[in-house]
Amino acid sequence: MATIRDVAKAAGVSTATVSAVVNDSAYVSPELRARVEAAVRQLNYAPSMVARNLKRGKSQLIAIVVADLANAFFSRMVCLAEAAAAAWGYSLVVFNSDEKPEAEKRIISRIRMLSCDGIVLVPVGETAQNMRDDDGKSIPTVLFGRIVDDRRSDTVTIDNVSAGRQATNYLLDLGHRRIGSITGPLQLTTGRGRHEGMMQALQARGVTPLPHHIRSGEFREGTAYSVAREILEGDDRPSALYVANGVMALGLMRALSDLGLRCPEDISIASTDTIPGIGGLRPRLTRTEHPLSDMVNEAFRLLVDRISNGAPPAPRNVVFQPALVVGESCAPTVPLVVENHR
Amino acid sequence: MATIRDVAKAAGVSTATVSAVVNDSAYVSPELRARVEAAVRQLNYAPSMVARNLKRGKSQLIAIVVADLANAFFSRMVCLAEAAAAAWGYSLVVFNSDEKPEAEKRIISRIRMLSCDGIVLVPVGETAQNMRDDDGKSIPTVLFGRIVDDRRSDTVTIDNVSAGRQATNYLLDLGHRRIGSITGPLQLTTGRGRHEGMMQALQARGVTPLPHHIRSGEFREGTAYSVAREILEGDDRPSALYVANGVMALGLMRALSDLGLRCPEDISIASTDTIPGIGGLRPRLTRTEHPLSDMVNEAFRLLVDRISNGAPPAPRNVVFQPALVVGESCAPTVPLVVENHR
DNA sequence: CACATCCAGCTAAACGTTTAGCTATACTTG
DNA sequence: CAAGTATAGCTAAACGTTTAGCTGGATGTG
Repeated sequence: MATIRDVAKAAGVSTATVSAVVNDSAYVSPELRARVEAAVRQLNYAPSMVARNLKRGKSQLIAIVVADLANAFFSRMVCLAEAAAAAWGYSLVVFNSDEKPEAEKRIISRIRMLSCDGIVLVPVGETAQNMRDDDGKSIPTVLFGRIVDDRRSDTVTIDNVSAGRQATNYLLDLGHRRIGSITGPLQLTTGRGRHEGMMQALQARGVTPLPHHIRSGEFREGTAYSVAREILEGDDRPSALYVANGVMALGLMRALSDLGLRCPEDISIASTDTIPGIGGLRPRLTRTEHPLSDMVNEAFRLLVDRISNGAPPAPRNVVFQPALVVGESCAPTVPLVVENHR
Repeated sequence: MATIRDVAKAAGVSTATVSAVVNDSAYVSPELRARVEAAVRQLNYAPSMVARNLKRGKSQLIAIVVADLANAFFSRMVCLAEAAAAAWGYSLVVFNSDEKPEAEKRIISRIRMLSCDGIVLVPVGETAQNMRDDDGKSIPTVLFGRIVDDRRSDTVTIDNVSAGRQATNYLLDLGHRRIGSITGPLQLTTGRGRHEGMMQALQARGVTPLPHHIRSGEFREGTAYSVAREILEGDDRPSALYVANGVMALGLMRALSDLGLRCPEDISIASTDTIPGIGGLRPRLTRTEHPLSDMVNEAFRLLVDRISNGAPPAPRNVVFQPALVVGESCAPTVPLVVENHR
């Protein structure tokens, strides 16, 4: 591939003149400019971003590290992130830590070597402090969806407590009192927050859940499937379940299907998030949803601001509110009626 | 961030000695090696892949360009690609051409500037020839899923004709004779191949489809929704539909739902591919499926071979066979019986 | 005409790494 | 002891771009 020296030679000018024309960064006379442009076309020249990066210290790369790329939530996040990165003039390098803190460490190290300009990170576990350079200057970073003990990066999250509370309140409003839960991992702020929201809603109505109706596990379809079978195959099945994410909801659905249980006839289901695009399939999940598009766009706005202007005086923590979307996966309970003997 | 010069100065050696230790590329005495390693740890040194790339001409980046990242098929492909890239020691840069040839051109140009080592490309339209450098040497590339008139790159595809034929034969075997289709874009080898397979299956049984039962459109949920309503709201509705991809199947399902039609009671549906993970939702689609994991791994095997060893004597074209997966979205027709008047 | 001012275009260093080729020292051999 | 051989470690150029600072020529002024 042609370099700037080849173009300079072909046009009979210096490399500085070619750079000035290609980048439009200094006055170049019309005659010289025309010669340079002709040479650029003739040689099909494109500047090397590698060399440019070495000189300028800007890679035009943003890294995104998601927790589980097989999870449709995160793949939709990547889709939105690609569009946002492109809109800001960046390319997106995608990493999947697969919920493993050790993998996250290796990925962060790789990102430093790649000299990415910024990172959007879904933190795994509690360890996101290895991004600091030796001189204390870290790669501009925005944490997404989950919060860890890192007081330097901006964060974009959802009010997980509200997400859990709204979904649970919906079930309570329908008359459910024996409500179980598949909580997601409680060491994550997302899992913990949604669980806390559910517990707050129950306590506010004076409802005490049965401990064996509440199970936790990773945000994975297979995990939810197993855990759901344990809950559902018990002697006293709950009348409703709150599920902490969309992929777990699918696992729960598969368990219902395999056990011959109908939703919502035999059990009501509410979740936080669902899988996009499956509105035509039955049953449509009742759920609290992330405004994911707004969240991703905000994350990129904060990140690009950090890349351009450096760290703000104090880290920013933007919290979005979930929205309840009513589908058809919940039915009212028929309350037990104690007959009056006359 | 510390550079190799900082480490050299701290260790009291040359940069060549530091490079030899870090890369383990030449003998260094134990005493010097220990000093270098101590300095590396003390300064938290990580080599710059930008500078390394400029010198060596290897970026350790592979670009993947998908046609529609919002399509779950392509997002699953990206997920598998990230794992394959990581396994081969590469990072993955993700681009979405969104079915737009002009966007594809810009992306390819960007990939050249980034000096990615290789590309996995889902070509859009018929234009994938702008990857050649001026000296005729192109970035190692594997085309995925679709074939364009590019006789230089390897390709990994599915037998689309077989995919269409198998799904249609399944419907014919159930007694369906009024079979419609939502074909996908016919200028793509994928859309065209699946349509041809369907037509072959019908012709082999002496069945002539009604032209207004066959509609084409982009591989998008919204497109399929609109087109499906046109077919289904007509006076003589088909008894079955073959849909050319999983996302269109979801659009069709949504149209059925909105029109109050039950599947398979009112109409049977077969598709090529579905959305992963939704097996618990009703109805489970009967479909011909891509062995996507095998395909992605093969694509990366071919690409890494090209990166390492240069172009093979002749481009390779690996064709995978689809598999029919029977769900519950198809029912037998009750054949019309002409009563004998005695 | 001599001197001052302006500026288009050029030269060459730098970004951080790798590595070809050099050199001083150690060791071997006759 | 002199000559030959081996090699650890070093020097410095190169990868492709950007840009600070220089310079020769054009223009203006007294």
